[in-house]
Amino acid sequence: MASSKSNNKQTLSAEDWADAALAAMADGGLEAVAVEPLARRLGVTKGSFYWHFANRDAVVRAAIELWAQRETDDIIEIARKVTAPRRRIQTIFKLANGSEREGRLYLAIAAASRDPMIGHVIEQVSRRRLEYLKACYTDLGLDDRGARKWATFAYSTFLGTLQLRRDDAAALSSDGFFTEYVRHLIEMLIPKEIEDQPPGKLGEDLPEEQAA
Amino acid sequence: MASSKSNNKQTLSAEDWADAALAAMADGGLEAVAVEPLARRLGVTKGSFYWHFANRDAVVRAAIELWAQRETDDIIEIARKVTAPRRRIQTIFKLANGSEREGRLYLAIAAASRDPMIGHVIEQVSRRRLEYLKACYTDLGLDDRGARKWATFAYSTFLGTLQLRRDDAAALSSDGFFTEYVRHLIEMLIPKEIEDQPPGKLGEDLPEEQAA
DNA sequence: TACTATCCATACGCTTTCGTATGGACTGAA
DNA sequence: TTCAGTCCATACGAAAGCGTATGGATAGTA
Repeated sequence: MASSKSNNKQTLSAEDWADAALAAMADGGLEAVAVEPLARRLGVTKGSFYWHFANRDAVVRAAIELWAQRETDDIIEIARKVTAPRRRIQTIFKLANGSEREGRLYLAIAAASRDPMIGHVIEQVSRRRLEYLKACYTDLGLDDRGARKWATFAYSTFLGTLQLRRDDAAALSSDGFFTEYVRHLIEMLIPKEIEDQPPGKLGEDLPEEQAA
Repeated sequence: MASSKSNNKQTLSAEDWADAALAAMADGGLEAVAVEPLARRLGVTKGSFYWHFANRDAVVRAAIELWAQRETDDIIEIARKVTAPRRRIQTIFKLANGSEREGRLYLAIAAASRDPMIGHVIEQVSRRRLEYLKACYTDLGLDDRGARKWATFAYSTFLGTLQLRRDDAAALSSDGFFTEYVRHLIEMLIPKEIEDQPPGKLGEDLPEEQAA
C-alpha cells in the first residue's frame, strides 16, 4: 500500500479519492465509483470531491492510472531481481496468483474497457506484461516467435485462473488442489527442451498459498 | 440463433425482451440493461415491458437463464457427437474460441457476478463446463485428480484467451499468430503420455480461424 | 488583527431510471 | 355488436446521481 488509509490528517488529497475509487471498483465495479457514495465512505461531502476533481471521469482516470503505475512497479520490480530466467518466471507466477484484491481489481477495470480511456490503459498494461513475459522466455533460449507463443499462453492461463477463481471459487480452493494446480502450471508453462538450463526438479519449494 | 429478430409479428414476447437484454449486455454490460433504452431499441415503450415483466431484475434473470441454457445446448451438444476423446477435446477448443459475441457475453455476465443471482448462474455454468471437460480427460485415461487438474488448466487457458482477446486484441490477431497459438494450445492442453491412444500427429487439420 | 488560500458543507437544478396508474387500440369469442 | 382479454402508450411520482453556486471554517501570513 502506497498511501495510508484512515490517516489523521484533517484534509484529503486527490490520491485519497483515487484510492477510495479503486477500493470501490474492487468490490463494486466501475459503476460503484459514484461521487456521493465515495464521499460518504470518506466521511465528507461532494464539496470536497469537486474541489479536487473536475468531474467523475477525472477521478476514474486518476484511479486507473494510479493502479497501472502501481501494478507495474510491484510485480515486475520484484521479479527483476531474480536473475535466473527459469526461476524468474516461476516467481512471476507465484506473485501473480497471490493477491486476491489485485485480481478482483483487474477484472473490475478490464470489465469497464468499453470506456476508451480505460480500454487504453488495460491494453497498455497487457502489452507491458506480455512483453516482459516474452523477454523472460527469450532469456530461456526461445526464438522470437516461440517466446511470444509461450508468453501468450502463460498470460492467458494466468488471466483465466483469475477469472475462474472469481466465477467458481470452489473449483480451485478445495483441499490443497490450488497448490497442486499452481505446481502443474509452472511445470506446463515453461518449455522443457531448452538446452541452456538443466531440467532439474524445479518448483518444489512452492509456498502453501490458497485461494482466500 | 434460437429466435428471429425484427420479425413481422406485431406483438413482442418475453423472450424478445430477454434477447434484447442479452444484446445490450453483450455490448454495454449489465448496466446497459435499462428498461427505457431497451424499449427504444425494440420500438415500443415501457408499457410493453411492464406487461411482460414485474421489474428490471426479472428480465435480467430471464436473460441470463436463457443464455445459460443456450450455451449448454450449443457447445456440449455439438461436442458430444465426437466419440474419440482426444478429438473431442480439440473440437471443444475450436468451438470455444469461435464466436466473438459469445465471448463478450460471457465476460459481461461474469463481470456482474456480484449480483448473487448472476453469480449463481455463472458458477453453475463454470461447474458444468469443468465437469464435462474433466470427463473428457477421464476418457483419455487420466485418473480423477489428473483429469481435474488438466480440465482446470485447459478451462483457465480458454477463459484467459477470451479475456486477452478483449483486453489486447492485437496480441492475438496479428499475421496468423492466432492460428499458430490455438494449435499450440491444443498440443499443450492435452497430455501426451497416455497409453490408450497412439501419440500420432494430431491437430494438423485445424480450420483457419482468426479473431474477428 | 485583517487578509488570503485551502478545503469542505449545503442547497439547488438537471437528467436518468425505476415503477405505477390509467387509458386506448386491437383481436377473438359470444 | 358487445365484451373481455391482450398488448402497449402516456403521464406521473420518487429516487439517485451529476455538476454548480455559494458560503463557512480553518490555517498561515502580513
